[in-house]
Formats: sequence, C-alpha cells, structure tokens
Amino acid sequence: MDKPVTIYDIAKKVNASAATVSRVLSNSSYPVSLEMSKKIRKVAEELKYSPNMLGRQLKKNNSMTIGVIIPSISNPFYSEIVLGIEEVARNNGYHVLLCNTHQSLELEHEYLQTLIEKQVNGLIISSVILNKDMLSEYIRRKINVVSIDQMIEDADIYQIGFDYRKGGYMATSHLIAKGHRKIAFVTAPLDRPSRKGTYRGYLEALEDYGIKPLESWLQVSERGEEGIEGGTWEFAIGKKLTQRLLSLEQRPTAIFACNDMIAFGVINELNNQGIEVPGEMSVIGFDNIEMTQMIYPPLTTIGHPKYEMGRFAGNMLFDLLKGVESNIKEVVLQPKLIERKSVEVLLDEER
Amino acid sequence: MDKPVTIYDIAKKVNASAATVSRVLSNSSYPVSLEMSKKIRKVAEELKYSPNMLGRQLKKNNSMTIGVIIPSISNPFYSEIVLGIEEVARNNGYHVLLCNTHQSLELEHEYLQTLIEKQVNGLIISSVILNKDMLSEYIRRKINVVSIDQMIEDADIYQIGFDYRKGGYMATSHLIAKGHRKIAFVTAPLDRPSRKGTYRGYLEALEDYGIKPLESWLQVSERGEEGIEGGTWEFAIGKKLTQRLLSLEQRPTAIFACNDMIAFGVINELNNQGIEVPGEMSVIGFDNIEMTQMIYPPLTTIGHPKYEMGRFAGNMLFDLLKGVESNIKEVVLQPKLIERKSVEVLLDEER
DNA sequence: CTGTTAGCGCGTTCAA
DNA sequence: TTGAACGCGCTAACAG
Repeated sequence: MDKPVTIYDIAKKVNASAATVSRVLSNSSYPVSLEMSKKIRKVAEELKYSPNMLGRQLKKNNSMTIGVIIPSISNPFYSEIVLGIEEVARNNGYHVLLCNTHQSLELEHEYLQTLIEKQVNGLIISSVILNKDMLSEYIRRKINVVSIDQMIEDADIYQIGFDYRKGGYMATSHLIAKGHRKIAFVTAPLDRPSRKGTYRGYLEALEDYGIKPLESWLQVSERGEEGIEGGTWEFAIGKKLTQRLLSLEQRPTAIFACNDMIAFGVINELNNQGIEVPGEMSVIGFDNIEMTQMIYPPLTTIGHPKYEMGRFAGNMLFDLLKGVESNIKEVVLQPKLIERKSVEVLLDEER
Repeated sequence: MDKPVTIYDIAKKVNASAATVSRVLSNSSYPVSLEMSKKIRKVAEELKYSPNMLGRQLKKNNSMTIGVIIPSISNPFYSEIVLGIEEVARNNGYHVLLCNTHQSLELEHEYLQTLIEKQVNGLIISSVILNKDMLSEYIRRKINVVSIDQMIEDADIYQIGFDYRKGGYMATSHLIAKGHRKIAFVTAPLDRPSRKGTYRGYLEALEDYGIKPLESWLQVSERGEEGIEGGTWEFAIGKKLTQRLLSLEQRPTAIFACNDMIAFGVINELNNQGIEVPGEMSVIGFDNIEMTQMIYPPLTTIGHPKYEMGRFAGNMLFDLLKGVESNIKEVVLQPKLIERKSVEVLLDEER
C-alpha cells in the first residue's frame, strides 16, 4: 500500500544522514558508533525496511547475477548441470537467470542480448551457435563467459568440456569386449561437437578392433522440429531408428545410443517387438541420467559428471569474477563406464 | 575494456540531449524527427550501445522480472510447470528468476527475501510453508503472488490448484473397477495438501465401494533427508515400501503410488523380486510425467496438466500486473485417467 | 519537435 | 565518527 521505505526514511527517524544509514545497513566496514548502529538497525526492523538492490546495483555496477543459457531445463541432463551451477552461485551470494533456448538460434540471440542489458556479471553457456567472433562482444563488455559441454575449438575462452570421443570409444569397445561385432550407432543429428565426438569414438574403436561397420548401422535422425525437442522427441527418434534397424537384412546384435533418452526409445521399441534386452539385443546409452537406474533392465551407459560439470563451471566463473586469474582455461572431464544390465555377452555361435 | 557507452555518449556525438536519445532508443511514443531518430540509431549501432536496464528499472521501479519458487527443477514434475511459466513470461517480455528450495525452509525464506530485494514484479510459488500471515508482507510490498499446486486454504490469494482428492478417487476406483479389492497406497509423508488430498480420495473410493482397507496397506515413508530429495529419493522409497508390502501376510493385488517417481520404484522392486507387472501385481501412478510412457510396461497414471498449470499461473500473474483485476481468484484443474499397461483385470478367483 | 532539470535508491567521496 | 553533495544510467515533467 504505502510507499516503499528507503534509507532516507530511516535517516529522518533517527536524526542521522542517509550516508550513515547506508553504512550500517550495507554492512560497510566504515566506522559507525555502536549506539547509532543499534538504533538504525532497530528502526529498520520496525519500518520493515528492505533494501532496493536496483539502487545498489546501479551504483556499484554489479548485478550479483549470472546468466545460464542451455537448450532446455526439461532435459534432465541439463537440469543436473544447472543444479550444480545454482549451488555454487548461491554460496557466492549470486542469483541465476536461466534461459532455455529450445534449440532456437533466434531465442539464443535474444536471451544473450537481454542478459547483457540486465548487466549479468558472468555467463555460463552450453551453446550450439557460440563462436569466436561472438565472444569478443562479451569480452568488450567485460562479461566473463564459461562455455560448457560443447567445446569451442581454437578459441581463447574458458571452457569445461567432456571427452565425448573417449566416451564413444569406451562404449563401443565395451560391446566389442562382450563379443559383439555388429554394433549399430543410433543418434540425433551430428550437428554438435559432442555428438560428432561420440561418433568418432565409435568409429575409432571399431577400426582398432578391425571391424568394418555396415553403413546402415549408422542411424541418424533428421533434425527435430522446434518446440517438441527434448525428452519426448529423443525417445521418439530412438523408437523410429530402431524400427529401421530391425527391418535390415543384416541385423546388429547391439545398439549404442548417443544418449540415454534415445536409448530408452530403443529399448521401448525392442520391447514392443518382443525382442528381449539384453537376451536378444544389447543396448548401451550415454550420459547416465538418473532414470537409467530406474528402468528395467537398468541401462548400461557412459557416466557424464553433469552435476560436477555445473559446479566446476560455476567455480571457474566465480574465480574469474573475483579476479583469481587461473592459467588453466580448459578442463576436460572424463567418461566412465557404468555397467548395469542392458548388455550381455554374445557367444561365438551367435555372431 | 572501454567504459560502457551510455545515452550521453551518443547524445554528444549527434549534438542532441540525452532525453532525445532516450526517447528514440527506448521506443517511446514521444515525437522525434525522423532525421534525428535515424542519426541516433545509426550512432548507437556504431558505438555498439546496449542499454543498462538497471538505470531504466530504477527509474521506472519495474524490474521486468518475476520470481518462481519451487522445490527442485530436477524434478520433472516442476520442470514442466516452469517451462509453461517461462513461455508466458517471455511472451510478455519478462524474465524468470528461478529458485529451488530443496525442501528447506531456510532456503525458501532466504530466496523470498532476496526476490523482494531484487524488486521482482510478481511471484509464482509452490510452497510448503507459505501461509496467510506471510502473504500480507507481499501485499504490503505490492508484489502479486500466485500460488500453484499446493492450495492454501481460506486465504484471499490468487491460486491455481489441482484436484488431488478427485485424482486419488479416480485412481482407486479404476483399480476397483478392474476387480481389485486389496489395494495398497504407497506415499511420501502426508505433510502436504496435495498428498493429503490424494490419500483422502483413496479412502473415499474404498468406502464408497464398501471396502475396508488393511492398515498395513497404507505405506508412508519417513521424511527424506535434505539434499537427496528429488527423483532418486522418491524412487528409493518406492522400492523400500514395496519390500514391506511384499513381506505382508495379506499381500495386496494392486499398488497405488502417490506419484510416478515412486511408482517407478515400486515397479523396479517388483521386477527385482520376479513379480510380473501387471500380471501378478497392478500398479498405478500419479502425475503423468513424460517418463511414464517410456518405461515398460507403460504406466497407467493420473494426468496432471503441469505445463498448462504453469501457463495458467503465468497468465494469471501477468493479468494482475497489467491491472486486469479478475474476479476469479481460484482455479482448480482437473485430473484425468491415463490408461496404459500397468493395470490388469483381476479375475474373481484370484481375489 | 527538442532541451533542461530533477530524481529513482543507493554508496562513496570529501570535508568537518 | 558523521554529514553534505554528487553521480551511477535512465526517463518523466516541464518549458521552450
């Protein structure tokens, strides 16, 4: 109802100046007599004073806010990353402005723009479009940015990535070690560094073991329509690509999905067609999202330290904000094989 | 590197006043000659001017930001709601400041505080602690709040809820209609209006059909430890409570879980113990999160319009912000039975 | 149509 | 230890 109370209102009540009130209520190190300090705090309480951060932020040119740009929070992969970032931000007294691009370039540009206008102190981004040229814009504006998950090659930028190639190699060689030779790779479009890396790992493993893959064992979906991106869409392409695979003359004995959501689609379709997992078909996923432990059979997959990646990125960013210049600009987190129940040994006679 | 450019810098370059520049660049309706307007825009472009919203916001006393407080974004139930809110916010030119309380009262209070300080224009909250008394605080500060999902009784507040009681009734009577009489209810602690409602619906359905439930068929977990709340925890309690149920002399023939994550735990444990779903045990969930379609067997559940709830709440809030006083303060969304494959008819002789 | 002035709420000189 | 004055960047009121 009433006008918001400001430091001037308090100053008037205690016969002091706004400057003194400010010094007390912003916990400044500036000396103020204990008596006065107490009086001010008491009145502030009575008047239910709440500081207007816009004033402080404008003055200090510091919004105490960081921006986070990701494809979609409804994707459990990203929600875990965000959780990690948020925790670090909170511990540093910062807030997070979250932006979901839904894979739209337009939206990503728009958000980038408004984040700058809102004077965020830093930016953590998992982007499909960010490139070297765009970075200079941020540097010019003194905004620190940390890129995550999707590596930007040759850019002098802080980034924390994940070794997708090695992960792809691990998954594939695990299947090979279990006796599989006919290994399909089911994936969303190879338009991102991460997926390209995983695919490369798949190919390298096959080559190292002297296996020549059939071309039809690489199943790439078309680009998803905007809007229905996310879990449901990936699940759907997992199903669709599996149908194609099953209609092949030369069926694979194992399927490697480029992420867990797609793997769920693969398993679901196999179930639908009465093909037992892992008895008749082995399946391996990628990312180790929480749900992988909850389905039946529990999914064998490649562990991706999502939460830690968020924390890492957050810590890196706040180090930068504090001026702790680090000489390591690039961190690459490592994959880890998580064996569960969706992969089975293939006996020689079954090959 | 260089100092950020302000409207004054532009004004100097074009020999105009800052006011004129402001009028042009903020798309004010105030008349400015086309010539001048063009010149200003050109120079703004050259200098790569980007407005500092803090200045505008302080002046206008409007942060163009709304706050959203929920338990955790990593819970798919909430991430869908947030997606709905975010869409509406974006269409209205607003940003969302997201806060995850992780079920901690302290954190919720802390966030509430900082949101006020950051001068959010409105608040959408799914809270466990919000009560009538706290609301006056917001009203006093002219902050519009819309409460979602967890109804606050007897409060003169805008809220958009869901009929959990009816949902509970639906789920239970569906099981009854399929011939079940021994129906267990597996739930997280009944400390929230939503869960209490669901439980009440369960009891009422049983009573209407003249079924006296065994006390042991109500299985309530202890409170979860902080931090490990969320999907994994709920999954775990689903498993644990199922173990208890199976050790009973009088086993139920169907299990009703208070949400889908718990239902996943139930099914997983049943699988582990070699009990077939739905052949030997029917299971029904609640919420209809995306994953329910992705597991095997697909989960029969009660549909909760999460995304729509988010959109509804967002629209309601923005109506308030625009001054469109509505006379409906309370909306209750309706449940819907989603039949899939986890419930089977129980024949008479099996009872 | 344009410019001058004032002030949003706060923190920081500088002087007392 | 305190206060007066100024300015962060922007917009609204008023005057011309």
